[in-house]
Amino acid sequence: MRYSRLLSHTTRDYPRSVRSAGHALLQRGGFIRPLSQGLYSFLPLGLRVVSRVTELIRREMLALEGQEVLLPLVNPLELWRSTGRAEIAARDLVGFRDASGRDMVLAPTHEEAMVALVKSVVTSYRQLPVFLFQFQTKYRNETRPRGGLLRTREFVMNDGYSFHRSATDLNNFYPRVFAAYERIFDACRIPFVTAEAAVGMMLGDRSMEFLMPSDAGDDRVIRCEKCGYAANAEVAVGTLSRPVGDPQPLTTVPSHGAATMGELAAVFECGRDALTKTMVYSNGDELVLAVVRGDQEVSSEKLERALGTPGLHFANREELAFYGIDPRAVGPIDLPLDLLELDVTVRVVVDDVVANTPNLIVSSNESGIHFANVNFGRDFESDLVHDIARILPGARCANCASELVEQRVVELGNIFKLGDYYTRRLRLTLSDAKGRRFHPQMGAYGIGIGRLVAAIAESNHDRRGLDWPPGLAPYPFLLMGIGRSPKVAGVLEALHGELGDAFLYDDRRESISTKFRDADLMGIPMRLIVSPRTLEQGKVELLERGSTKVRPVSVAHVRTAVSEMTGGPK
RNA sequence: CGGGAUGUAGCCUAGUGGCUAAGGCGCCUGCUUUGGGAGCAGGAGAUCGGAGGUUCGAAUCCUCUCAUCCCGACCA
Repeated sequence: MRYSRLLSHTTRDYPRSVRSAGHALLQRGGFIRPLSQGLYSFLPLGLRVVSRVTELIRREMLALEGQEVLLPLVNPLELWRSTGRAEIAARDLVGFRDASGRDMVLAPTHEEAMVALVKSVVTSYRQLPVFLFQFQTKYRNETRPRGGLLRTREFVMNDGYSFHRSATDLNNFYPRVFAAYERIFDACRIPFVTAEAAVGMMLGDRSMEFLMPSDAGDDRVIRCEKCGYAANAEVAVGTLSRPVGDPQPLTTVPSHGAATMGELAAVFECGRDALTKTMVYSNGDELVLAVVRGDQEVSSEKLERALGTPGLHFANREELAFYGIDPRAVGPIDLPLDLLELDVTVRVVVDDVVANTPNLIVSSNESGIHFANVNFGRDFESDLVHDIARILPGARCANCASELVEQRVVELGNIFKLGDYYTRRLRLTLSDAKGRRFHPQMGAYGIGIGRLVAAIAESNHDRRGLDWPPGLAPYPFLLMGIGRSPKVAGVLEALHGELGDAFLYDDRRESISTKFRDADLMGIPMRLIVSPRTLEQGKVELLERGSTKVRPVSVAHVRTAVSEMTGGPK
């Protein structure tokens, strides 16, 4: 490829709006361009990297005996209704009405469509297990895309789905995907940790995440550096130190207009850990009052798991107004009668830290009045006591009591054991060897390709530019010449003609320095330099990125040298 | 969805009420030049995000609006 013909050009200045180094280099190097918020175009260089990453992943998927398929981006909304995810994933779903008046959605993920496919093809348990994968666009209605390719609205995902005769079979397959993912991220030279994950809208039983530590990330992981425990901050567990003491008599105290934890701590001259907060959640037909200690936050993930009701969200202003709840004055003691009379289920869930801490301060349901010396069991009760709070950084590991640390991370991949959630709801039913009907056990596995490219860039660059891991650079070689002698030009043209696609041929009349700089920026790992100086001895030079040591190679042997380094001409 | 910031040529920036909107990079033409972002000469490119207003006069002040980025909430 001639550089002069390549749709790309490098820029010296950083784009104004870009923060992270990897993103800036992808843009400066001519790999990607923004189209709109959360939407990026890949230029030829960027697409070549995407192709190489895709090929790397495809090899691993095929090694797991995966079969590649391609499902539609557009799904009937009805399909999503039948698994209950039309509501649960409502915020991610964008749709339209098609020409025949049916409601369609852009798929944010493909479990439903994949089960529908399998249902129409797999008719015997003897066809199981089956592992299908694709590289397909997802669209998620992200409220805040960020960090360039790190979090976009539209992105290509490598998503895999496996179907099994039994949970045992799924349990045997799952670690093999885990190992394949480890190999993929290792090949991308990305430092990563694995952690227990939140399931979010995926539902199902269990999942693991592959996470790259990075300040650019918008997930948080809690880790124990001693025993290796790691979990998404939404689901992490640990132990908090709690005050002890004998229960004191319940009293009411005026709060002088204070309502936030900070204001209350000031008024009552206490720490936030002596307070409680009550958060109101809703899923449309049920209200949940979640009570946690004042210095903690409710984990909606833990709350949903504890109650077994996915799709909970913070009650919004309209809902609060409808139920007559003042979010600045709400608590689990003596719920207002008119709330109890409404035709809605109200459940109170108390975090186990609150349940086991004596003499807390709790808001009443009346503005301006708080209760002091509140003790769970004596002064109020709840429908459920459970761990529903996000863990605090100072907490200790439940396994080894070491201090837990929190780290910002980028989620690169996620693997789920989905059980029969989808196969049951979509009625994928087979008969087993004994004639018993069963719903196959399902696993789902996903890697965001664009995000992976962003993560590679983030983890593999230096002062001068991108430094792609072996095999992932858009071109393995940059061919360049020094001077404009016809002899040099002749050799350049011959090499380019012969080894075409392995080379990006910098045919510009720029100074050699400029060509070096651009090669560094784009991250081309090897330069092949044709100069009058060495051409006299019938040689050209190989120069590795980041090195100053040139390696002379005779022109006749260039083809061999290139083949050695690329595993054959590409 | 809450909070903050920024919009001036393809990119980075200067200009904060007064002459024809300035510079660097990039781009085009010509000459020269090629071992880590060369030089000279010439040139093109901007309804100053948009609309409305204040003013003798607006890139600059006011109102509205659109867009992008950042923090948070939410979430793959």
